[in-house]
Amino acid sequence: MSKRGALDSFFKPTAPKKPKYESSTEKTHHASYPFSVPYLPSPFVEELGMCPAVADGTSIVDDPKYPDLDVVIHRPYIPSSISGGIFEFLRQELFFYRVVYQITRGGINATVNTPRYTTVFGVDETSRFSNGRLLDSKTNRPIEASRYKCVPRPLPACLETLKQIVEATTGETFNFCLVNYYADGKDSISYHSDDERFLGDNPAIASLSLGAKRDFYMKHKPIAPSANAPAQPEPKVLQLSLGPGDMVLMRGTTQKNWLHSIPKRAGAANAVGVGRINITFRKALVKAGTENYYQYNVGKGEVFKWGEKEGKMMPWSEGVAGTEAGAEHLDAAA
DNA sequence: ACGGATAAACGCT
DNA sequence: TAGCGTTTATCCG
Repeated sequence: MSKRGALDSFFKPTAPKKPKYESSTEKTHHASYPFSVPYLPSPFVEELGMCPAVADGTSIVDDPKYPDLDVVIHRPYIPSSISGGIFEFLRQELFFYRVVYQITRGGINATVNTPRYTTVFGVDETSRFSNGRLLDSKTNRPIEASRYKCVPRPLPACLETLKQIVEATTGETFNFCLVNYYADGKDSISYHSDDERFLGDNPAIASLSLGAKRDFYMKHKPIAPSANAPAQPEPKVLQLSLGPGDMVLMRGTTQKNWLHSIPKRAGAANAVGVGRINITFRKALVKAGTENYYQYNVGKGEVFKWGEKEGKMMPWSEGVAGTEAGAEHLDAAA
């Protein structure tokens, strides 16, 4: 029991707030986290047990209209009864970053402001977490201190839960979880491939969408004109609209041959406050993957946390009150 | 892999 | 449906 006296109790404004979702009191703590992260509420976990199998998704593979593409699309994957609640939960409970970094383009330095909020958890295959400590995957001994310049973070239990569900569905295994928050239609990611060497040759990447619906475009990489077959027409763009609970599994030769993007969008449907969370699971094979992901998804910048009152991501710092302000409608089963 | 410039496409009246 | 403001796609530094 608390040591609170009568006076304190008297001045305490009101009875305890009603929780927005039945949150467990259990949280994942780790020295690398700015604050601890609650477990996924158990009603969500139970419902997630009934997610579809890969076979239930729509496959696009060996399709002459989309050469070299290999994707499976589930619309939705997470049932609509809980996708809204899981979105609210993650937006509220995770910490995010707005990474700024320097690149050299055309010989000159440029500053890039990542146009979305990001956060990342995981470590490549050369290491694994055991009770929050990093061990060498082969020897099971603690890793040497010099192994990483960054500080790898274990997945919090709530994301570990989602990872396990997605692994069971896809038959893949993952060791990284990247989370993006697109606050509105101005947040985006331009065309790119997840074709880094550290993911291996034909990486499988599972991508979960939560919250606002956004366009997701995929287009074939430019086909190099060769001597005997000049100027091929590019295959047409595959335009998907990803809504809450949808999942896209990209695998095989997809990353080698295709680009994907979440383009900027104007209009009321993408107004401020209409946020989307994207969670991708992937497997980094070597150290370079760990360094890369922490550099570009955590960086050195300030921490952001969802401000319920403000309705947007707010700078967070240790000991600053106000981040507990509660929403009411979180078990919004719709 | 960003964002400003620009041209093309869209969509409302 | 021409006209025009808005949105989108592409180029490029």
